[in-house]
This record gives sequence, C-alpha cells and structure tokens, in this order.
Amino acid sequence: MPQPTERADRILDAAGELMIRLGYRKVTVEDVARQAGIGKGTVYLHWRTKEQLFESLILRSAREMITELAEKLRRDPAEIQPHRFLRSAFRATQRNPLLRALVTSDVELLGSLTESPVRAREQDIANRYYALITKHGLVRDDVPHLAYAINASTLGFYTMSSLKPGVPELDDESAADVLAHTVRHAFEPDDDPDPTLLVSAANEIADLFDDLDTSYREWIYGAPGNERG
Amino acid sequence: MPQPTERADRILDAAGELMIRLGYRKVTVEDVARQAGIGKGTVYLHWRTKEQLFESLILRSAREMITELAEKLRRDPAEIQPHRFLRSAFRATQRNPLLRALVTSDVELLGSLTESPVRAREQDIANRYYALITKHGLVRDDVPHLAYAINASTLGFYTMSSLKPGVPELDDESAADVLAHTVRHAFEPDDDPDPTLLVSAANEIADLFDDLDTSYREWIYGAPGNERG
DNA sequence: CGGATGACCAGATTTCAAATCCGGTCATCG
DNA sequence: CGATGACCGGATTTGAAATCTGGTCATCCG
Repeated sequence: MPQPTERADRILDAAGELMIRLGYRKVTVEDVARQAGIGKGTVYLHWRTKEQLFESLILRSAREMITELAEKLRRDPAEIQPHRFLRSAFRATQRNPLLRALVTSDVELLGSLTESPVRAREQDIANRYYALITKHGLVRDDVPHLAYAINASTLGFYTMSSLKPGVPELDDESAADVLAHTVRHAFEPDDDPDPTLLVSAANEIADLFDDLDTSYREWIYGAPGNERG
Repeated sequence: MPQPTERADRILDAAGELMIRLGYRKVTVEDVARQAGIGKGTVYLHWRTKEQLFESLILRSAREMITELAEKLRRDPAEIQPHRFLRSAFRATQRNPLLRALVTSDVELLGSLTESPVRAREQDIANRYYALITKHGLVRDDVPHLAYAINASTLGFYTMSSLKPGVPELDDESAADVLAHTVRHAFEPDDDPDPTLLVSAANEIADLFDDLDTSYREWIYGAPGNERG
C-alpha cells in the first residue's frame, strides 16, 4: 500500500491538466500515467478505477475550496453572512474549471461523471450550511423553502454565460457583487447581525469544514484496499 | 399566396405535438404534413424551410404568453410589479413545454433551434421591460447591473429540476412563490408603489405587448414570399 | 387558371461489421 | 515488494453502403 500522497498528487495534477484540456471521456489512464511519468499499473495502486481517480480529482478541488473558505471564516467571522459566504463560494468556484463544470453539469468536461456522488456531497454541505445560518438567525424567517430558494436564485449566476448568450457578459467580480446584493436583500434580515453571534456561527461551520477536510483527504488518498463510504 | 391562417395553425398544431413527443431533429416535414392531413409541398407554401416552420411554432407559443400577460396586466395593473410579473411569466413558461425548452436550452427538444433568433427576441422584450420598470421607479435604484441581476437570479428557477437532482423538487406553484419572494426583496423598493403609477406603467407595457403581438403574427403566418426581419 | 400534391433528387444521416482503442489485470522485473 | 507494461475482452470508432429527408417542381385537380 503506497502512502506517498506526493505521488498521488502528481497523478492528480496530470489528470487535472488533461481533463481540463480534453474532458473525462477523451483522457486515457495511460495518458495520465505518461504525463505523471509513471507506469499505467501504478495508477491502479492508488485507485481502483478511472472513475474513482477522477472523482478524487474533483474532490481535491472541492477540498481546496472548503479549506480556503474555512480559513477566510476564521480570519473574518463576518464572512459567515450568506451574502459574503455565497459570494466567496461563487468566486472560488468560478476560478476552478473543474468545480465550475460540476455545478453547471458540463457534460463535455465531466462525461459520465455528471452523476458522481461528489455532487450529492456538495449538496449535503450546502444543506448543513443552511441549517446553521437558520439556527443562528442569519437569514430572515419569512423565506419559504429556504434551501430551494437559495439554490435556485444562486444557480443562475453559475449558468448565465452558457445559457444566456444574449445578455452581455459580466466579469466574475461584478457578477459576484450582483449575487451578493441579491442574497443580502432577498434572504437576510434588514438589520446587521450581532458581531459576537457571528463568531460562534463562523467557528461552528469552520469546524464542520475541518471535519469534512479530513474525511475528504481520506477519500482522495485512501489506498484502493480501503473500501469507500 | 395562401392567407388561411387556419391551415397554418393546423400545421403548427401538428408540428407542436410531434416536436414535444420526438424533438425537432426526429420530426420530418412529411410527418408534420401527414399529421395535418395535407401534402408535404403544402407546408412549403407557408414556410420556406423546416427551420422557419418550427421557429414560427415557438413564436406562436411566445405570442400566446405575451397575449396572456398583456391581458392580465390590463385586468390588474398591479401585475406590472416585478415580483408579480416575473411570477406569471415563470408560471406561463413552465406550463408550455416549448417555452420551457427554450429558456433551458434543451438540446434534446430544440436540436439546432437552440441558436434561433427567437431567443434574441425574448431577451429584447426582457430588456424593454427592465427599462420600463426602471423608468417608473418599480425597482430600487441601488441594484447593480439590473438586467444581469434579474436574469441571473431568475434563471436558476427554470433550470433547477434539470441541474440539481439533489434538491427535493418543488411544485410549480411553490417555486413561483419563492421566485416572487426573491424578486420582491432583492429588487423592489421596500414600500409599496403608488397605484396610479402602476396603471400608467401597466398600460405602457401592455401597449408594447400588443405591438409585439402584431409583429409576431406577421412573422408566424407571413407567406414565404414576404422576406423575414 | 392557380392552389395542392407527391415523385424525385442530392446531400445528410444511419447502419453495421471490421478495425482500433482502452480500462483493468497480473506475470515479471529490478 | 513496489513498479511496470504486455495482454485480454469488451467498448468505441471507422468508413462505406444503404437509407432517409429537406426542398423542388412537373403534374394534376377544382
């Protein structure tokens, strides 16, 4: 059982570069191995199938994003406010082609990975976040179907460029501002939240993220012998 | 030059039924003719190409929707308020498979029609509506990039079911309510608008819709001899 | 006559079998 | 004992022949 996550990372780097260029379908395991400077068989010492290799790749991106958000949260607890948090999540997603492909269900890039369990996990995190901000009173209490509401009103920002060629494009920064405005007014109470309350809420979700970070790490680098959750 | 829009409508009915069942690509002009009880050549007395026939079909649906919205607007000018108007537009779109396919860029159903000029027209109407509600003070004045904002935060409601299998589905009625809530709080002023102001705004856009109605009618039923805009 | 029709044409699409490719294994090598 | 790539069978691609279909127009009614 090879522990060296360093080699696993090299393989994932190779897979990532090829995937962004060619898409899941057209990348062969042999391509990945060659690009990583190892033999094909070696890839299978880390993952049982091509599919699991690429799921790990996406999960690594998700993990990077979660880590980044957790850090931001600890540095500035006000970041827990929906309009700030969802703005950062949007920016982080837009910056990473793999995550962008994931939320837009980009078949070109993801191929059959569209239905991968990673998506369900992301949704799971989102739901925990919603529960938490609700509990801490960071969203107004007259919003019907909060999870649906936030998901729906947010989703369009991710898919605009691919679905609405008519509307003039907006740079990510501006789009993020618009998203923040929408969330701020549509879902948050009019008054600014109590700062001390922000701290506890921020810590709570940052802790959750740290847990996820660990479990993601396990999944990504876990040797093929270990079964999957 | 055949004037009988009655026959044109029968052809469009046939095309519509087949398109919803099979999608643009798999419907043949001969199928349409047979279903309409006429000869294939007769179809070409009304439209120059298969593509224009199906564009007319979609345009007819768009026209029905516009007519319905204009009526509603005249009956109750308060319908001009963004949250009311966009709610109705959403409901009307969801009810019509063709329009739904149009806003979601459903390739399965639309085939190459995805890039048809109809989409640009729809966007054009939307922009005129935005300009009008802005002029009449029906949206708050601190919203950055209003057109983009409304488009983006609205779009997700249309694409939720196809892009987010994770989130529990919501019936159209409830989803429309959520949409209305979002628009009301994100983009409208806190205070309710002046009723007399609503009337003039409502009339103005209803007039615009009547104009569009006429020009759509021209396009849909115009004989192939007449050139296209 | 003048509107309606369907046989007809060329280009596009589908079919199907042969050729190639690729995910996954495992005997062998260092 | 970890790493490798030749090898296997099922999946995918290829390409040429067969079929289909958008669009035309000579002919046929009313």
